[in-house]
Amino acid sequence: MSLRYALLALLNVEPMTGYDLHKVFESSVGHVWYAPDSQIYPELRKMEAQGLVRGEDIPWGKKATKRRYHITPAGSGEFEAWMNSPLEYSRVRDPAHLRAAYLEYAAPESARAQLKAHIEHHETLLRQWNQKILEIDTDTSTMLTRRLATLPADQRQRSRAFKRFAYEGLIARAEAEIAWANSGLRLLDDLPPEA
Amino acid sequence: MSLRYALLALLNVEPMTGYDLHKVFESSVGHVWYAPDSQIYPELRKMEAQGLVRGEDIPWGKKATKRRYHITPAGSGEFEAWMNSPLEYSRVRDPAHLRAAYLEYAAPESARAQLKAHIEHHETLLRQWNQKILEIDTDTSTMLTRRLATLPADQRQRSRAFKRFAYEGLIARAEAEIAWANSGLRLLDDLPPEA
DNA sequence: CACAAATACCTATGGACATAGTTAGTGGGT
DNA sequence: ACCCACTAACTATGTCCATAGGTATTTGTG
Repeated sequence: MSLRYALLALLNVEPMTGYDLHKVFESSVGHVWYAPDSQIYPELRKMEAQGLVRGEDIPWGKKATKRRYHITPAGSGEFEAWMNSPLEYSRVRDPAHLRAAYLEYAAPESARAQLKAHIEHHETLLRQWNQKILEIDTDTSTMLTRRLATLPADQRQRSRAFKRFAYEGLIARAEAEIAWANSGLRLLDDLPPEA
Repeated sequence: MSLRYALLALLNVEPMTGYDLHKVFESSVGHVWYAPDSQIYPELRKMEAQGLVRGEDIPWGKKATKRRYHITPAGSGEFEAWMNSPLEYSRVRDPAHLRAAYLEYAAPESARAQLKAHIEHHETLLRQWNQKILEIDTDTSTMLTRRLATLPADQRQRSRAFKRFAYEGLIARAEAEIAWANSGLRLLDDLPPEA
């Protein structure tokens, strides 16, 4: 259900085509919410049918057109309503911790490799997110810069602070995952070898 | 895809009916992987068709029977193969951090309420998980006790250590979430009020 | 000008999951 | 004798999402 709101959040900044949105999903928003284009295009049409966005065909080259969507007042309303509604927490479904609980069934070298992969995975995320924080601080993030341009000066700090806040949370989580996996590696070292 | 392996992990300990499994999912495994019974029953039949488990009808009362599934060698093999295969990481999809990134659109009191709800949610989880750790340490977890009974003494420590490890990871994560939400509350306090 | 890469959009299939039911027998209490 | 909670199992619908394609146009590069 969040895809719709992620799209509305982006269209709040400026009108975009499905293709534009899909690209943004691969870079900025994609860090909190991924969506493939095969999901974006139909969702946009559904949202248009419900009056949350309106699309217009704009010329592209000589023969072609592309469809650019902009948010409607109903769409803004829907988005703000969602932003002010309590978050629904879905039940835990966590492959990594499921596996950890049964790590005794894995060969020790395999367990070690998996924990190392866990660390590497989260270190990659960490690098991406730290990069994002840097972009926020130095004003080199395209989407955020555009967003800030639409705001009065006194609200820019606010906007920037929340973006930073979101990424800081992701970073803290990734660091916790890395620390946990490291403690797992230590556990493997300390555990007596299997009989 | 993990549902299948969670089921195999449980059936590795002892044969169970779909109903039993669904109950376990609501207590112990449910903390890492939730599944409704409407998903469990069909999955068991699919697994039986593929030879991973075998079900037998056992009498229950006078007229009724129930179907108890036990794991087959093929099932054990499948489970171990999965345990030794690298974990697949799915792309981030995180409603809480998506919302945090756009918290400027929420009314300040609403934002505050949401952060408090975030803290409460994770504190509830934290309590459950700490309880689980206690059960592991004091041998009062039914599933684990049964599991340990099937193992030679020298492997019990190992089994127990990994269970603990899994829950410690969940706890660390929940604590990180709480710390993050608290920093968000502080941010709201420090931010100048909206114009 | 040819050609590759990028832009733009679309479809189809299948799995996973949420949600909301239904049916029926069992076992214990009153 | 009756009620009710529990046990046991199943079904049906719909959404979300992954995966893997497809088509056509445009734009930049050599």
